[in-house]
Amino acid sequence: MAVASPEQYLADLNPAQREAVLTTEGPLLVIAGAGSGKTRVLTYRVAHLVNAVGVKPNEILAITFTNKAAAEMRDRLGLLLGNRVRAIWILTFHAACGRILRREAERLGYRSNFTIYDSADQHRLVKQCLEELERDPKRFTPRGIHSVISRAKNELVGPVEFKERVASFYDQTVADVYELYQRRLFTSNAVDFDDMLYLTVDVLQRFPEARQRWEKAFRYVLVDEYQDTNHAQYRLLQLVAGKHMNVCAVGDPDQSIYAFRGADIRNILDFERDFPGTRTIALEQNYRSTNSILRAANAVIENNRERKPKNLFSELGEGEPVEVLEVEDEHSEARFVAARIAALVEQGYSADDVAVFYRTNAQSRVLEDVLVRQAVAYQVIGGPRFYDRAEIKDAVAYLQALDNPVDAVSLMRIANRPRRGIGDSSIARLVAFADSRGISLWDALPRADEAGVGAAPQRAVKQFHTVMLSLMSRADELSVPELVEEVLRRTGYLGALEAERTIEAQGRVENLQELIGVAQEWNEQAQEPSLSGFLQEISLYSDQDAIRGDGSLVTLMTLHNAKGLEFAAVFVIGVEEGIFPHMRSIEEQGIEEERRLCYVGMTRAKERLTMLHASTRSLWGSRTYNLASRFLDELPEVGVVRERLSPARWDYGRKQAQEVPVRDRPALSTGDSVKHGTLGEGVVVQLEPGGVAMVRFEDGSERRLMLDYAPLEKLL
DNA sequence: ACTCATCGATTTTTT
DNA sequence: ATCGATGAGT
Repeated sequence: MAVASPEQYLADLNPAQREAVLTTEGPLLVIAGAGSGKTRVLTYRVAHLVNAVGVKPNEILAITFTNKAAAEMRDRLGLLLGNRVRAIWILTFHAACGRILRREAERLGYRSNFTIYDSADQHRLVKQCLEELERDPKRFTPRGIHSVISRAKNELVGPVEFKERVASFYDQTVADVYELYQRRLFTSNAVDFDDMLYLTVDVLQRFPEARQRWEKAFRYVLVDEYQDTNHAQYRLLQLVAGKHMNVCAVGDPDQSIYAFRGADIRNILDFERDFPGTRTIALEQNYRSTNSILRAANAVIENNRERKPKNLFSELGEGEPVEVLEVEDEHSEARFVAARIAALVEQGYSADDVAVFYRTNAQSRVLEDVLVRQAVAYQVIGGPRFYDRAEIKDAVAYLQALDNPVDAVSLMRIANRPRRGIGDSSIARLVAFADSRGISLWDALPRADEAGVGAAPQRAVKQFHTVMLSLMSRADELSVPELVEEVLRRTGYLGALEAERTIEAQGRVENLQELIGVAQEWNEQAQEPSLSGFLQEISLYSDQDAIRGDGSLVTLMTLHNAKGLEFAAVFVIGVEEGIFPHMRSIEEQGIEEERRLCYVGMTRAKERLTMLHASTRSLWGSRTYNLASRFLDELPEVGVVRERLSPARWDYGRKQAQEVPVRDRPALSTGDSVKHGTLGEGVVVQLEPGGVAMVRFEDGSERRLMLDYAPLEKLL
């Protein structure tokens, strides 16, 4: 078992880091500049608490924002503490709240097996409430209404208080929807993501016994990325750490980029005021980037007015200058980046060392086309997610309905999936009937006749009800993975997919098999496997890091997704006024956050940083002419080279352009088997105009390929 | 109940 | 340009 001694790990730290680890008592604010070894401080601090201070692992609560960050911290701590990490609460805000709420839900009238609604469920429910209240859907979009409700919850404003504060006609509608929405959640024994925080704060505030239990439980609390906390999270922290006041917040105000989703930068700026007696430590030595890169990033961020001064320094030498390049349009931009990546790889960089960042997802499109054409293997981070796929959501909705039958949103989702002849009108009748009798939708099912459902659908409803009942009775005896299989078979879901006999359906079947695999894995490692437990865990799980292609891939992602990562070589594309900073943020006074986003992007680079802007690009079907971003004007003279690339130099950095030679376009039709030079064998799923084919490969990935360029061979 | 056409919006995202 | 949602038509 690996157990580090204090001498060992303290020697790895610089004086500021060491102080942050050793200051265990009282509130502590660690301002951790980019690349300053923040994760190291956090993990060593926890290890120190356990090893040297003698704190019990289960008295420590370490909070992160993402599951990925939590998993990473757990891994790193495992190296220092061995199996004692298992007892430490290393969780996301939502997972921690989930665990607290499961214990306390009954005080609020919820049962502990509550269902967690994700954003799609929330959206559906808001829409349903709007329809019920008969508001003009043109004026009141579910999306808009929901975002106001969500913001209110993040500010800990409940439906009643919201109603009192209504200041406009629009808000009046929001207030009505909010109230109904919350009532619907409650009767479905369901909570949304925002409720997890809101209700946890609520229960801790209203029930002193609950508060005492939890504030006693956590002697030491640590929060990562504190600059991204919203008001509810801030309040939660106060409640949970209120007794011992051993709160350690780690963050960097310069990397606050989530104000748009409720993060309140004042939380970190006012930490010292909110937690009296705070010790503040700044980590300013950067261990990641060269001085050229750091100087450039510092120069940009210095232009923010609402900011505490800070100066990062590095001992990694001057390095290569930062490049600022102007190109003709988005196509030359993409070609340049592709050519340069190839050149870097020739120089010995691995493709995983390289990343391309952009402000909006739409910008990846052109780049992907070129990368495919030039046979550069890449991965895009932030595409559609496993748990958001329709078939996965259906399967999970089945499980949720079995576990918590009063969950109306899940029930409505699966009622006609696979198609069994229960149409929208039948559902509407059942819902109306349930409402009028004050019973749940589930209890209305056996009374479809009373609800006025037609004869044929009535039989379908009855059969659906019977299947669900029989699955429920099996739910206890079967393990979760077995239950998933049983559900898919008995409901005819799998059968319907198989009957489709299409490539897409086959892909869905594979995804469902993967879900069973996830359930199996979970079943083996869970301490007390139960259906509720499984559901609560996967409701809070996203697979950001789950899909890791083997082989060496260049990474493409938005600047937001880049936070917390590092790459030897970074390209930032589209650094233009209107794109980055984005038009919307210029209009809405969000420049400082955009500048922080720029700072985040730049500080991801270890050795090479290249920022590009195009003189012209097509946007929404028409041509636009953009000036270079103001952020580029803010760069220093020293350590930065600027160049305008003429079209003739697209192949810059390579002896010769190495485009795959154009050859005859293979005559393909949907369903043909093909072989790709690097991606392996696959099947043509769809042909698009312009000589583009969508191909699904053996590993399950789908790619859009240009037939003129892709090294595709038709298999007979 | 399903397909096709039209309209509209279109930053960023985790849980 | 393009995706998604909505509404009309088969």
